[in-house]
Amino acid sequence: MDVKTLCLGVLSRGEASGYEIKKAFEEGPFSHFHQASFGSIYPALNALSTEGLVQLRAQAQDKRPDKKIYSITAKGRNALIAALMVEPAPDVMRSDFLFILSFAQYLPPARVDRLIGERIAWYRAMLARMESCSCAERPAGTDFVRGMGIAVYRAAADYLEAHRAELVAEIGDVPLQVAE
Amino acid sequence: MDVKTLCLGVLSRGEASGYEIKKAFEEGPFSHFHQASFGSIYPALNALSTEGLVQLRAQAQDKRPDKKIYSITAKGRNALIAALMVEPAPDVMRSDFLFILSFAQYLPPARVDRLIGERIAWYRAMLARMESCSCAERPAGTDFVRGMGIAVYRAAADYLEAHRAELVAEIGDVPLQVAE
DNA sequence: GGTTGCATGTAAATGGTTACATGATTGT
DNA sequence: ACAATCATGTAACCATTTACATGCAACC
Repeated sequence: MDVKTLCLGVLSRGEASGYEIKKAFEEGPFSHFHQASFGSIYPALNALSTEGLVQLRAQAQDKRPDKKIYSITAKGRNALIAALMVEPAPDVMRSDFLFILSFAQYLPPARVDRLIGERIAWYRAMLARMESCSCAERPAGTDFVRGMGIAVYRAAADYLEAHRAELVAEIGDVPLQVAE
Repeated sequence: MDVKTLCLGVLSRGEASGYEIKKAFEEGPFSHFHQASFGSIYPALNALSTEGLVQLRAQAQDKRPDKKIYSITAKGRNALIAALMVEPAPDVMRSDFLFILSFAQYLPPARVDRLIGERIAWYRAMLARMESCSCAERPAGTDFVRGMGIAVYRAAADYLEAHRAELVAEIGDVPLQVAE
């Protein structure tokens, strides 16, 4: 699933600029399972425009570059649906946090405790944001995916809270720590 | 966290060949949060060897390439701990599955139902594997991370099971489906 | 006075995957 | 007979990130 398809997905919900698409991946409903940077979004939008999958309308602005507002075309909608019909590639998860914790025995207990604490705070903040946004007009799929994100993040945060002290105590028993 | 560090992590648990390291990322205790291919592992092991972070011992084999068994050195252990002390990069999650489901409204209900069903089966299979492997001699960190994986996968599978029918019914009501 | 937000875009560097090359053995 | 497992390695290819370039406005 390349950035072009991701952009089409965002635009299928309404017109947007490149900048706004970036935000959809940072804070929006896609943020917890896909991401894209400016360096990939802008070229993707150009390509989509060339292929006729999106239309663009420039909006003049004071003392700023023109805002380029993109909207999906009928051809673009077909391309999106075609991409959605392809078998999804396996999910990819990359977590340095979990890798580091796998070796908690070699680390100062204070560091392990801090890392877990920060992660709990992060999950709780995400949960608050995801739960608050309760706009009525959400399509079934979006709602389903949001619910899944909430369920998973809650499970993660709860687990960390429930087992944090236990882990820190266990490695606290072991000598030979590196100073932090 | 580059492949070199990942290899050091695996080797800190005991000597292994490149082939065995690959398996650790496919089926082992790291499989749910990191992955690496041969094309990155073999060059990484060569580099680690050059830097003196691992040692290698060739084991002759009948009618097969020599098995190169790598083991971590004292210098390698220090390098691993140093890498573990660096602030972890943010977790990355990439899920075409969730992206596709976000647009369930545009898809045939049969496809949505099948995708969810397959995913549930996958989670349940992973859970069975992770729960069965109850070797006693596991360091605290490994156990903690394994427990977290189980908690999260279980939450995901449970959520999918609980909301599958609801989603399929909701999009089933809507007309204008593409034939599968 | 420094950071953040708005707004677009390019180029180099990165780091990795995919595919290829080789080949015996074991299981279906 | 065919696929999978074991076993190592290289090179081309790829997509994306990072850093840079530009610049004003608002906030702290």
